[in-house]
Amino acid sequence: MSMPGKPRYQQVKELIIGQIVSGALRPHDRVPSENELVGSAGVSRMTANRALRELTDEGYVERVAGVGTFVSDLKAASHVLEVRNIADEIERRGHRHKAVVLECRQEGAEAAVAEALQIDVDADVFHLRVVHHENDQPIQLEERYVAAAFAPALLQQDFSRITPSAYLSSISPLQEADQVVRAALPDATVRKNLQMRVREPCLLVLRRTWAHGRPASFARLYHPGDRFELTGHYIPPGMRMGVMPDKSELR
Amino acid sequence: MSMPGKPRYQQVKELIIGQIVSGALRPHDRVPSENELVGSAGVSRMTANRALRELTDEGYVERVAGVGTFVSDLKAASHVLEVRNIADEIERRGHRHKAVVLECRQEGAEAAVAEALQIDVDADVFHLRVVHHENDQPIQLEERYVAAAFAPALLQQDFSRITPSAYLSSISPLQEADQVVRAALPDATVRKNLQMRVREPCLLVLRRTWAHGRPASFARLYHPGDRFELTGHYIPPGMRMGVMPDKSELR
DNA sequence: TATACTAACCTGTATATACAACCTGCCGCC
DNA sequence: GGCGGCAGGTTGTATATACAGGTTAGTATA
Repeated sequence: MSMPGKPRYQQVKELIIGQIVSGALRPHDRVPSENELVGSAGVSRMTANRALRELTDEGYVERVAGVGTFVSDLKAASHVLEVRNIADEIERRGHRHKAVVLECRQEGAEAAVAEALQIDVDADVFHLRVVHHENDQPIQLEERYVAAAFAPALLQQDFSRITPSAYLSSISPLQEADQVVRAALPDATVRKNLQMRVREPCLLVLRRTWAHGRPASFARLYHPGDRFELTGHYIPPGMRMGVMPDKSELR
Repeated sequence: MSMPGKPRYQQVKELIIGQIVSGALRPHDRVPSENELVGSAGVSRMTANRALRELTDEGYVERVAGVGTFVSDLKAASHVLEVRNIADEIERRGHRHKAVVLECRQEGAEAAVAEALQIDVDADVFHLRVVHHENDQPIQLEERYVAAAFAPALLQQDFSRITPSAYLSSISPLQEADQVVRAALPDATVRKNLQMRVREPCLLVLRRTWAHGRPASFARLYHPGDRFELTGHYIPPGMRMGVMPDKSELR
């Protein structure tokens, strides 16, 4: 059972990852304990420990001392982005979310979109325009472009019930994302859709998500400056044992 | 040398992280080898190995078999919050940084500042106002308040040579930070100092840094909307082998 | 001088062992 | 039946030891 070149702890990791992605191990299922791996995988307990510990760091499994190791619920992935799903965010504040779909159609990619998605100009893309409301007040205009090849059934979805972001991460796990945050004056259309006062600036987030090593979607997210802010919290990696500050007083 | 509650590998990690963020260890500097840590930190080689290996995973250091362990170079600019020093950021772009100190004095904390720093109203704080330039163009107005007890010698510093942020992390390692990003219209003073066009919005970052479990400083960072943007990048754990997207195309 | 070798040091991995802390379920006692 | 305690399994950490493989510098050799 020795594949030369690959460390044994890595082989154990890939064994378990394989069982997770193939469905043989489902979320909340019990993963073999360290001592069981000593027998079944033929490694020492320390090696099994390292494999399971790294799988924990990478989010595949969760461990409870005295109980065992269990497959993680994979949906935590998108949670780490600075702005998660706007609907979840609103509900987390105990408020009511509503989405109004302005546009949902297929079209040819314009130059800026084609460049962001790394496809040809005029290639097929789905174009979505959705206004998200928090307690009936518009708070985000989402203008999203999705490469048609990536989500063939996208036009059949009801985006007043599921957000585009949630749908996309349901059909393929989010792998990477990059984004840019700017302050800008909205054009007339944006200002009207968000019911913004004149001269009120907006917080503009340009975000691109990646799947399978290729750009999957590109979104422009417009937020009214007087009703929306981005919050963030930073703990240097490796210092995560500290106290959580209460950011409610940041004014 | 045993702090109860914290594992020894974690203590070793924080020892080294502290030396990195405080500047005692600079990029490309050599980090003590595993065997040296056996002597200096009083741990076994396996424990030192775990500490250094995790620091590698977290991006603090790089290791070369047969040679040694060295402080990493480019760790900034991915997470929005990791943009902690505007001067480094500007130099990383190959541009010229200049800082102009508008104000540097001690005063009594006003209500908002006192709340953010968790001190009494009218307690002693240092108040800094610095304009940062990139290639002679103003790009950030930093209005910073520091609890006087935290940095007694602050007024003696020359903040046209070292940024307040760099000075603060030199006297105590930055432990945590939280921030809020907003889009807002600047008042006349801000607009004038940043040489902004009328009606140009600004990107406002409110940031609070923590040290020793207490708020150390509170800053309002104003940026001209047409000259500044925040970038961020997210890769889920375990996907580190993926391709880095080129965010230059995000428009 | 040029080459080959070697010693010393480094990281990377693997194992056996040990102890602590935690949780669960069972068994015996009241 | 109810309760306490204990046994056994599990994770978490720490250590000593061992060997493999990479790099460097200095030395011996041709």
